[in-house]
Amino acid sequence: MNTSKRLIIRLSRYKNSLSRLKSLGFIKVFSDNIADAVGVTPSQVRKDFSIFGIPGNKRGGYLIDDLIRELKRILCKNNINNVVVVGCGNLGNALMKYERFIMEGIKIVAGFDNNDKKLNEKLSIPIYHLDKLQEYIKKNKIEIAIIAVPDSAALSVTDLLVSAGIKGLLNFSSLRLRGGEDTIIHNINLQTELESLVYFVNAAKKNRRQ
Amino acid sequence: MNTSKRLIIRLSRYKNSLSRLKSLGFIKVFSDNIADAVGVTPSQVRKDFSIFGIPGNKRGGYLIDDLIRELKRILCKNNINNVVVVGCGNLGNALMKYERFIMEGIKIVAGFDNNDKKLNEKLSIPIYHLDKLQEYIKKNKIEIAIIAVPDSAALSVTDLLVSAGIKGLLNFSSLRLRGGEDTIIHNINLQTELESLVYFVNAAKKNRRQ
DNA sequence: ATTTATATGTTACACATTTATCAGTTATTG
DNA sequence: CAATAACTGATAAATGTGTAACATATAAAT
Repeated sequence: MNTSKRLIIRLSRYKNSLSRLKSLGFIKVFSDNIADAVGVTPSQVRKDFSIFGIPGNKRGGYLIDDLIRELKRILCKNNINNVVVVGCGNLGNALMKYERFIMEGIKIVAGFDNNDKKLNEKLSIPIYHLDKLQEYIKKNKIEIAIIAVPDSAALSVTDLLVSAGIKGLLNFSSLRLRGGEDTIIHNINLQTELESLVYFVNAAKKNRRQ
Repeated sequence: MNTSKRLIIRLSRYKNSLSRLKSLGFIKVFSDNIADAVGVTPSQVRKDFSIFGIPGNKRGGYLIDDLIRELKRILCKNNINNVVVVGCGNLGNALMKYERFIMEGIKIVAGFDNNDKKLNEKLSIPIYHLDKLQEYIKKNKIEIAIIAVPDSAALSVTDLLVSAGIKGLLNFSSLRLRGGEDTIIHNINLQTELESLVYFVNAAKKNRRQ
C-alpha cells in the first residue's frame, strides 16, 4: 500500500477534526465537511479513505463515529503507546508536559538527562540519568523515543536508543538523523521551519514592492 | 521562480550542514559531500543550487564560503529578523529560549500571555500581557510571530496578529490555521507528527511479523 | 414505486518533484 | 602539453502526489 508520510499526517488531521465536529454535534459528515475542516479537497479526503478501504454511504456521507473508530484503529490508537524523552532541557520538558499527547493515547513515561540537577525520580514523569536509558527501554519494551538533546549529543544518543531496541525516533535536534533498516526517524527542525518562514515572508515583501 | 517550501527547507539544511563542514576544515565541497550530510541525492543538491543560480566549478566543486554566503543571502540572514512568541506556557517558553534561533539571525524579542502570573517585563526577553500585543507589533514593526497558545485561543490570537500587521506565522497549535492573501502560515503539529511516527513503527512491526 | 438529486468511489489526468543521464568543462597527472 | 579523470549543469525520464470528472449507488421526495 502506498502510505506516504503526508497521507498519514492527513489521516491524523482528519481524526482530530472529526473529534471537533463530533463535539459540535455532527453525526454524519460529508467529504466536504472534512475537507473544509482540514484544508484539503473533498477528492483528497475520499481518496485517502478509499486507500484504507474506509467505506461511506453513497449519498449518505460517513457516520462520524465509525470514521473516528476506523481512523483510530489505523493510527494504532487503541492501545497506549509509551514514549520516552531524552534530553530534559527547555524543549524536552515542554514535550513531556504537552497535553495533546496525553489526550491521544500517547503516554510519555519517563525522561532522561545527563545533568544530575535535572534528575528527579519522584515526578509524575520521572527523570532518570542517561545511564539508565538502555535498561529502562529494554525492561519496559519502549519502542518510541523523542530526542531533545543538543546537537552535540544527538548522534551518540541515537546509537544508544537504537541499540536498546527503539524503533521510532522523533528528533528535534538539528542534525538530520538517519536510522538503520528498521528504525524510523522523523526529524523536526525548528530552526529550519522558522528560517523557511522568514524566507517566504521576505519573498512576499519583495513581490509587493514590485 | 518555483520555490516550494521543501526547496527552501533543503536550502536551510544545506546551509547548516555547510557550517558544520566548514568547522571541520572543509574549504571546497562537492555535491556528494552536501548530499551525504543532508540526506538527499547529489542531483538534488546541484539542481537546487542551479534554481538560484548558485555557481560551482566544473570539476572543482563549490567554495564553501561562497556557498554559505549565497545561501544566507537567499534565506535573508544578513539582517536580524525579530520575532514574538504568543503563549508562554511550556512550549512557548522553550521556544523563547531556543538557542538555535539566536545563532541564526533570528531574534525573539518578546513574549505575550494572558496569564498575569507569567508576565515579567524585566526578563532578557520580556513577557507582556496580550493586551499590549498589537501596540508592540506596530511600534516595533514585527513581521513574524510564533503561536504557542492552546487551541481554544489560536483563532482569536491569529486574528489579533494578522490585523496588527504580522506577515508570517509559525503555528504550534493543533488547529490548522489559514491566513489571508499576504499572511504566510506554517503549521507544526506535534501531535500529528508523533502519531504518524507511531503509525509507521507499528506498520513496520506488522511487516516484520509477516 | 418511480424519479431525482446528491454524495461516494474509482479512474484518468495533470502537475510537481526527484532521480538518472550525459555532454561539456576544467583541474590534475605524466 | 596532451590525455585523463571527475565534477558540474542541463535535460530527460521516472516517480510521486493531488485534482477533476464521472459512473454508480442510494436516500429522499413525490
